[in-house]
Amino acid sequence: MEKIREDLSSLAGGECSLPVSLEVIGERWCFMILRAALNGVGHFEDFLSEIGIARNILANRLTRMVEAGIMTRRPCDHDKRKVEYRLTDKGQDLLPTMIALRQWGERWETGVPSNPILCDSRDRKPIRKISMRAHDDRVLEMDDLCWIDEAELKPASDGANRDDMVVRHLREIGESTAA
Amino acid sequence: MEKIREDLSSLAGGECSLPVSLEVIGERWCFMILRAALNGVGHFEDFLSEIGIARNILANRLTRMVEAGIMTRRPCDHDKRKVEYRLTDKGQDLLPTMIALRQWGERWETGVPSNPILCDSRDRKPIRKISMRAHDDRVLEMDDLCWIDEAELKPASDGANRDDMVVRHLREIGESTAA
DNA sequence: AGTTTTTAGTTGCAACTTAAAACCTATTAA
DNA sequence: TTAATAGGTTTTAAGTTGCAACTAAAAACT
Repeated sequence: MEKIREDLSSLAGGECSLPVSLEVIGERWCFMILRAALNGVGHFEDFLSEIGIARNILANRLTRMVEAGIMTRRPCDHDKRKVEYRLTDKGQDLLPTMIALRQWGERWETGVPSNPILCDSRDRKPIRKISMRAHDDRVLEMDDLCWIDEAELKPASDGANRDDMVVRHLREIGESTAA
Repeated sequence: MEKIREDLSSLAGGECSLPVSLEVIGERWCFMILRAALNGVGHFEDFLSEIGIARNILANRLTRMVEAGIMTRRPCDHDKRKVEYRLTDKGQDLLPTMIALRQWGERWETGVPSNPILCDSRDRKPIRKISMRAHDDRVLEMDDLCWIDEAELKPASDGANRDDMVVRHLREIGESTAA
């Protein structure tokens, strides 16, 4: 990677959302719960047997994830003992992160593709490796990247241009569920 | 998402690499250490002041990450008190996961793009949102996905075809650093 | 040379978190 | 009406975290 920045201080500050993300989803078991939920698990006892987690911890995590807006909790109509946990859009939007982490494990830990294989339901072919893309969809490696300050994102001294790019970036960030 | 599978049992088994990944990189602070390392931090005291982590925990995590092959540890030549921690290729390959998590936080937690913004150094424009791609690069949403058993990946009864696709998938998974 | 400072740790201890098992309460099924 | 199920809570032991103080080796200062 190109020399990124001499001044690292702004990374420590509140500018980066990684610490915030980790606070919500970085706890032990959260990703496992998420994976089960993505696979259609929705009831307490099913999470319990699917993942090897303790009852009290599961109860605690589900409560927190509901509080964080990642899941919803709804008592079932037909059987009022049961509760249905479902992923919100916010929760579903963690799928790329989860897949990226899983693919990393395939490459560097297990060495084999996880089975079953995640596929495009249109042509039933495996999805590609999750990667970073340039604006024009070129795949980017680490050395192709640099960090640029938001204020500096205007290439010339053209104010409108900078705003365009920031706005565009914001739209990009928010495009996941809207399709 | 299309109904994925009725039989969830194989998820619990050793087939999915997510639990393995989490064992290596899922502990508290690991991603923060990784982020610092990606930004060029390489010395113990710098990690310490960059992240708000305790000395003993940092020492523990760095040891584990070195053991896991995510980082290397090398005493410096010019000042033998100092130690240089560097990311391996395996460590660098966690970048897409980290970026995906950060983008999720931007969208759902902070609501604003993190500053500085990660850009393509060729055209200095922000990178795209990390997303899942079909084989032909179409962006896939959750509903476009399905899990298919490896054995089932041959669409017709053509053995060579199936092998092609698995091999291709393996190549995909391993294409990150090799470019 | 001797003292101080810097770097990268280790150790000890209190506070907190996790895990396993037993318990509880409201429903539903037999 | 008794038993079983679902989704928790409580209790207690074991493990982890975080802070502060300590150490050891190398470098810098006087």
